[in-house]
Amino acid sequence: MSKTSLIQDYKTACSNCHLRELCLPVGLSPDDLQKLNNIVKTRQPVLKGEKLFTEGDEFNSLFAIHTGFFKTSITATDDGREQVTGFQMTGEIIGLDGIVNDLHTCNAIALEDADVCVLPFENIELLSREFPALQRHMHKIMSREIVRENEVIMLLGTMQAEERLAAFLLNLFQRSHMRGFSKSEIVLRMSRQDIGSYLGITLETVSRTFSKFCDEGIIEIKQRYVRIIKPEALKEIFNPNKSCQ
Amino acid sequence: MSKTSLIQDYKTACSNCHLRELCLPVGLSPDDLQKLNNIVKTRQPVLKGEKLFTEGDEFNSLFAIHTGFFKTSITATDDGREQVTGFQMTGEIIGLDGIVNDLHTCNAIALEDADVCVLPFENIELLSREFPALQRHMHKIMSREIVRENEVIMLLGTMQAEERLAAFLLNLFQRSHMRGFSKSEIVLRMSRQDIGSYLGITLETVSRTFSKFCDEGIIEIKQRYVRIIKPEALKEIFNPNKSCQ
DNA sequence: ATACTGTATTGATCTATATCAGACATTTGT
DNA sequence: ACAAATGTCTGATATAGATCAATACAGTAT
Repeated sequence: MSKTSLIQDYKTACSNCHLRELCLPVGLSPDDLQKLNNIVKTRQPVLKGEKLFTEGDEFNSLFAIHTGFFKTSITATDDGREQVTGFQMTGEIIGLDGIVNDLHTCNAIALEDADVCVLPFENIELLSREFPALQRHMHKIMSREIVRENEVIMLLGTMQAEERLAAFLLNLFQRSHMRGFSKSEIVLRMSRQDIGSYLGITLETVSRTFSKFCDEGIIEIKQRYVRIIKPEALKEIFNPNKSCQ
Repeated sequence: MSKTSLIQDYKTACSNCHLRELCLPVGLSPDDLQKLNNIVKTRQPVLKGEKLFTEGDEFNSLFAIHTGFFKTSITATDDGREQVTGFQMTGEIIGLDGIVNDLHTCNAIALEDADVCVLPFENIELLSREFPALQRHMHKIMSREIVRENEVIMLLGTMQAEERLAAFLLNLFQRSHMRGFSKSEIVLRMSRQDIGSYLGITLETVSRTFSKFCDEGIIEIKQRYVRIIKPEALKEIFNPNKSCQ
């Protein structure tokens, strides 16, 4: 039985959204916020496993994740090789890749039932011309994505499997903690396959490395549940012995 | 004897720049172009080997490459591992990484004597509010960088050494050709070390793979001079046997 | 409870690429 | 013109992680 999402559009308000300190409204005055409410047209549900957009889709809007968890990926033109390019959580903006050619160049897939705010890009541009704070914030969001991708490139270009996985865990926990969740416990939303694709290693290596961290008492892991026992040890793996040089 | 760049600022004009179809002025009306001239404050020379900016530098301006060739890189915090994140040629904009935290997060190093147009970011934002075409173009430039980095992530995450090098050559020749240079001949500006860092492989593997392509009659290579003999063969390596699936 | 399906773990083996090392080529400085 | 420094090429060997394969586990349906 395949679930399909209800096309269920309802009014939203940034001004009293619990994510306003993480999402698009950052730094806007109450007045500006009121105007922002008007550009966020609708809230759209996306069920687990569904695609919010796919490579080749026409680009019209950015999306702010209100609830849920997404992965973005691109697929090789020839064979179907998938490369996961990122995992996105609440308050994050997805779809920036679509601006340059008015076409999406990646896939965004919900890893749990989700809700996104639809931000028509025309409206964002219009309002950005009016509000310097929003303009600045949009530029920062795009720049942040560029910097994030630089870090992924660094990870894939220079790091060993253990370093990659340590970096991945630290990043995930940090972002999760910023959203008010536990600093030490998480339930992963993505499969070992997804993690491996993101980190440029196989799912077997992901599994083995998790087990190794577990044997060393750094983490506790049971399937998708992860608890960090020694965060310093993870940081040490990620940033090895700087004291020795 | 270490050469240092002359601080030599001279007036420039986008409106009669030979790069106006590649660079910031794309899509601007003659009127808008006139205004753009006023935000491009100065032209700044950067000698081969010099840094235009470094990780940690304060961010004030974007830079448009007028002449010359750059690499951008980031270095691991602990040891000095360098990861080359891109190679930039004339007409391209660098410094976008600095917007998010008003600090540059990468290094931009000239690989040959260069000249950049300094674009104070405050002015760009001011003018973007006035000219929708410039605003749209800035958004596209940032989005294009996000898409480019996605492709690098794909390359590093899923491709073999031969595929990476084929992709690298095709991309470099294509961009060079767009600037009016030969479709089949190039003199590389970067070392084997730089190429290897960019592609996540060692310089030895770069060298060996070049030699292999040469033995197979796909390219001719003598140190930094490269001629492509069979472009289709390179495309085939980059996009292997789609006909077989 | 039992079978079924997708996901995760663990082990044995293989391989692409790293590492180490030496020869050669090119550029730079004197 | 020569020496030194830097960059490139090629060979021999080592290794991190891939691949292949079998088992175990969790969630859902029968």
